[in-house]
Amino acid sequence: MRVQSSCYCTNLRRAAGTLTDRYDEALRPAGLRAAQYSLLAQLSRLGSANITHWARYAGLDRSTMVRNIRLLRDRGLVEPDVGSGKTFRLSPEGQAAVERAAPLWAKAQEELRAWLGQADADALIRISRRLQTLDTPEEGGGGHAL
Amino acid sequence: MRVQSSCYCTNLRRAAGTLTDRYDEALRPAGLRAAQYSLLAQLSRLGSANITHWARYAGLDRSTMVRNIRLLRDRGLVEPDVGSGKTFRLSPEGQAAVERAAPLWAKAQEELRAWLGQADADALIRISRRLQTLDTPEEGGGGHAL
DNA sequence: AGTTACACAGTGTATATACACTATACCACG
DNA sequence: CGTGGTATAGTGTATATACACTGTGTAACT
Repeated sequence: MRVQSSCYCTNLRRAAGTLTDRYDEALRPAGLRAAQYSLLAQLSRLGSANITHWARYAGLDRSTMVRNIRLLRDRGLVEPDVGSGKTFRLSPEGQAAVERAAPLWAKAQEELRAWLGQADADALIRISRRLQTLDTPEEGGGGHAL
Repeated sequence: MRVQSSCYCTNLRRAAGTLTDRYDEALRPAGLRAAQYSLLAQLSRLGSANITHWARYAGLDRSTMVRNIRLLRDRGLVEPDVGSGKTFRLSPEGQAAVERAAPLWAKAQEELRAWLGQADADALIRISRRLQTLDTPEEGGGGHAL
């Protein structure tokens, strides 16, 4: 029997793990994990980006992004831009994977919204976004954080 | 500039990462990460537990728990029970670490509650707990999940 | 030309996590 | 006694994440 923790951090970590598993499962037919789809969708929006910018965009450490990109490159989903060896874009395969995954993602989103209810779904987004500003006091968090 | 994702999963994952970093920092003087403190506090409540029960209690995969326990054992924070080689308990060092960490954790909790406000803090716990039931339809989630 | 500063890429090492699989051990039933 | 089933522990392999550090290249200033 799972314990009911009163810790904000533990509860959020567990919830994130559970939701990640759910999205991983939803995206499995497209051959992508939730984190990978998120990265590819970001690159699709960016068009092309170097590691530093992409990492900032994703809210990840640069070293994490280096390794994430390596996996995506090894699978042929992203490729270096021809002109600059330092920026990346979606490969045709990556583009195809994003297109396969997009409706699966949308379905997972809708099912989760239905399960949570609109109010909790909205609160989830709102509070998650607030929490993301905890470590970036300069952008939108109000400066002094705690 | 960090993008504003509309994905429930991505937002929750980022929020969990940010909050984990915050708690890791708060607990650093005690020499524990957030995940480790969570596990030790659980074991403290359980008194003694085998891997399977502890993993269920923590909402983690058993294999994850095997590796988490190895780290805690290597640091001398938990030890096998004398009678049964299969159950673990806090070592005196583990007990001391939990006692060092507890007030740091409480301070982080209070600071976060103050920063979020009581309403959002309550919503965070409530919604996180609901989400944790997504993958365990038999306990409290309502059976059919989505 | 030299050096200093900065931006960017990359590596070493560690933690945290899961799925698929293997190993062990005990127990019950024929 | 053997065999098969359940419970438990553990390993192999992979992903995702961060911090601390190293490498590289360019531009700017003296």
